Order: sequence, then structure tokens, then C-alpha cells
Amino acid sequence: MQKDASTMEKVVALCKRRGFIFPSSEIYGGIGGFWDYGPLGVEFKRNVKEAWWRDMVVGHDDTQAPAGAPTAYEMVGIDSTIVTHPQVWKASGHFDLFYDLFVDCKTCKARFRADQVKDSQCPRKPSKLPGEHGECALTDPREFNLMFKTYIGALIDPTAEAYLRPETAQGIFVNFKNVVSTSRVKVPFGIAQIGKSFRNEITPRNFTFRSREFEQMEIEFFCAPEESPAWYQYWRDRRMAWYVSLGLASDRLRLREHSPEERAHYSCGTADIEYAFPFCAEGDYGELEGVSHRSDFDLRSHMEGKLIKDGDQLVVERDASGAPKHPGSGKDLSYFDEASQRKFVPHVIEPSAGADRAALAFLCEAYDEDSIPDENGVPQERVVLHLHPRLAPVKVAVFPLVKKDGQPEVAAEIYRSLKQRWNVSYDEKGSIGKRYRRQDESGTPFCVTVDHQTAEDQTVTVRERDTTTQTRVAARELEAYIAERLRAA
RNA sequence: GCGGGAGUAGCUCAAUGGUAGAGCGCUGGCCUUCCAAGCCAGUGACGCGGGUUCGAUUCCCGUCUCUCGCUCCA
Repeated sequence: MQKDASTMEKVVALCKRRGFIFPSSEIYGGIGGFWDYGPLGVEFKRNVKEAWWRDMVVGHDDTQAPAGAPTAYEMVGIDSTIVTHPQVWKASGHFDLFYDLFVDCKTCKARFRADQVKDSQCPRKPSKLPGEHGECALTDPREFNLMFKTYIGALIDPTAEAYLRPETAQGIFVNFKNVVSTSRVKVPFGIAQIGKSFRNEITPRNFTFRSREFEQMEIEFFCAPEESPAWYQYWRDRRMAWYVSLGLASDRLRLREHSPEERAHYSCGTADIEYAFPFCAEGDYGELEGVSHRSDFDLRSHMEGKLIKDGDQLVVERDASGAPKHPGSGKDLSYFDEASQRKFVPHVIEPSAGADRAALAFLCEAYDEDSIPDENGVPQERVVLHLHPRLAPVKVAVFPLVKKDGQPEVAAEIYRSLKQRWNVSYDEKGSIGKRYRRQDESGTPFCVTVDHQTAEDQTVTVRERDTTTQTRVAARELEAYIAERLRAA
């Protein structure tokens, strides 16, 4: 189906109606930029994260090179804290990057970074600086704090200031030494993490796409400097293929290589995996994941202190007295490679994905309105989520065709048995067609119905969500049948 | 923060200066041998504070929240 801004409204409405996603704190009027996942949503989002964790981490084979990879590599995971030592964000550059002073002009509604006023021009009189025009009405510089601040300990004291992490990546870098020295990994290897991050986005927008509290799925992949371009290629393509494998196969998905001007100063390669969300203007895309080549920027930052660019070199930023502006840990985060008898600071490839964004893209892609014939053969519109079975919150729904003749008892028995393996729901209310439709909206790939024939030959019907076709299957073979279909998907 | 839009039931909408109706949904029951539309019953709303008024959901003011556009990005 054609998808545009009105589709987005329908997806949002469906999410609310079926219990995927609710506005946070809604009974108090909501709170912008925060969203809660409901009963179906939590299962769905867990499936997204589980698919990522399985495909990237626990399912990874350390012993041989995957297709497209330069060599075999190892993968491990961690789970670091949301609140860290505040110095982490100073050394990483986030403190300076996320903590700006702005002045606004009340006359022309423009906003300038306080440190860039002298390089800006007044929108009404471009020959003048902001504030020089007679009608300019600049505010005092005001703090723009993109990191959530909190206080460690019960006492509110400036020395106790800390921040909620704006990304999970730094928790990996600061644990690099711990992982290397305890888990026997050798370069090249990756450390993965899934977790919440927080940013005071100035403009939360577009449903869960830009939220202030969101969840990331990040890998920091450490390799030898000279191998990094090949690993960058690998991860870029590997991550793109992951989305395709879970259903984002349409032309709404794309991989976009950043131009050199667009890249961060330390990066020698960045690509975005983007999806044309229904809320995007024609030709626009929204970012799902950034895969970037970060060189040795991060580990060096945590050794030496916050780095800035000096020519084509990265050097420690210094204050007036010549001391590092934001000192690093001083710990040696370099790696000794036994094979080559060589010591180096590993280079990093970072595939950084938004779990909520991926989830939203899967929902938008899956949303469909089609029509299927009713009992009289007249086409009737239906709403269906064609979610990949791995992502579907409920895998199977079990129904008795009618609520009598012992059918509910048989159906409940099947429900209990399948439930040991999958998330299964049972429903005996209303007409059978209505129950099918309800499951279609939830993205349930299979509906099993016990009917009159079940009592005669112990078979049930299995109805498929996408085609609505039905297959008669022996009850005792049901689990194997569904397992096979799920595996084949 | 600035500018625009909007707040009536879970959702979509209606009406009214005299405290609100409907459809869908949801719940219970009846009916029903396969794709949301039968029958009965039930559930449930005027964002908030103030003003005008005998009386405000309605008019006025304020406020809050959401939402759209601008600096942010997973």
C-alpha cells in the first residue's frame, strides 16, 4: 500500500488501540518525548532486541569468518550503568558538545550559539552581527543542556553532578581494558550492549522516532588500524543485511555513505542505514543506525583526555595553563598483539542502532490495509501487520470455532501445550472472523482453530496471517508444523 | 524558547447559556460448523483555574498538556 503521513497516524492509532505503544504518563496529560510500551509492544520490542542480540552476539560463530568478513572474530556483550563517572562525558567530548550557551533574538526569532555570535550575521541586517542592529533584542546566554543532569547522593551539591548517558557506547570504551583482561578475547573482537540512553532533544517529534529516553543496540568493534577499512565495509553491509532479513526489504530502506564534510572530525567513514518513514517528506529518510569508523579516537580520549583536531592530527585540548581541558583516565588502553608482537591502540568500528527506531520501522513496514472476501465473497477491508514471525509479539492464537461441543476444552489444551514454547494467546469470544482480524492487527502469524472435525479426526486448521489460507494439520503434529513454518520464515 | 493548531467516552465525531448523544471498541449473556456488520444488557467524557451569568461544556481571560515548523540525532 502507499504510505504517507496519514499512514503514520494510523500506525500510531493502532499502536495505542492494540497496546503496542502509549504516551508516557498519559493520565497526567502525557510528557513529550517519552513513550511506554504496552503488553504487545513489550513483547515486540523484546523480540527486536533479542533478534539483534542473537544475530550479533550469542549466535555469532567465533571460529570462522562470516560471509564478507576479513577474518574470524569474537563477540561478547556487557551491560554497563546509565550513570557513570562524570569525567567519562568530559573526556569523550559529550560534555562540551552537548552543553552549549545560546542567545536568542526576540525580534527576529533567531538563535545563535553564544560562542559563535561574532561569526554570525543578523538575519535582518546581514552586514551586522546579531545584537548590532537597533531592533535586536538578544537574551542573555542561556544554557542548553542536552544531557540529563542528576546528582549522586542525596545532597544536591555541584560536586555531586552526574549525567544520564546520552549513548551506551562510552560504557563499552571504559570497560575495554576489563573485557580484554578478563575474557580472553583477541583483536579483532566486538563488544555489544543494549540499553537505555537519554538526550534532552530540543524537539521530540515523530512518535517514538525522536524520544528523550530511548534504547540503543551498539557494537564497538576493535581491530588493527590497517584492517579497519575492511571491517568498516563488513559491518556496514552486515548491518544493512540484518534489517533486510527481518523484513525491511522494500526500497524504503537504504544505506547512505556520508560525504567527507558530513563526517565527524575523527571519522574516516560513516554510513547511515535509513528508512523512509511515513512521516518523512518525499525523498527524505530517517536514520535507523549509524555505522562509523571512529579510528582510535575513543580509546585515546579515555587515555589522554578530550581530543580536538589540529590540522589532520587529533591532539589533546588544553586550557590556558596548558593542562588538558578534560583529562582522560591516564590508563593505558593500548593492545599488545601477540601474533605480530606489536602494540597499538585499536581502531573502532561502531554500528550504533536505535532499538525504538528499528521497532518503529518494522511496524511501519508491516502495516498494511488489504481486502479479503467475507462470507458472501464481498471484499472487506482489513488491517494487518505483516511482521516477521521472529518479531511478532504473539506467534500463535488458538480458537474454538464455537463456544460449545467441547471445542473450548480441546482448544485450551492445545493452547497450553504450545504456550510452553511460544507466546500464544487463546480467544473464544465473538465470531471467528472477528478473532482472526484482531490477531491480524497484532501481527500474529498463525491462528489455530478447533472445529467440529477436530472431534472426528483430531485435526485442526492453521490459518496464515498474510494469505488467510488454511491448512488442516493433525493436532499432534501441530507444534512441529508451526516450528517448521517459523523457521522457514 | 518563539510562532501556528488542538483539547467532549478507549477511538472517531455530534449537540447545547439550563450539567451531554451516537457509531465503533470493551465487558457479560444468547445465537453461530471459518474471515470484523444478529439479539439482549452493561461500561464510559466536557484538561485545569478564574471571570461574566440566576446558571458555563458552551462566552471571556489565564494556565497546562499535546501537536506542527526552527538549532539536536540512535
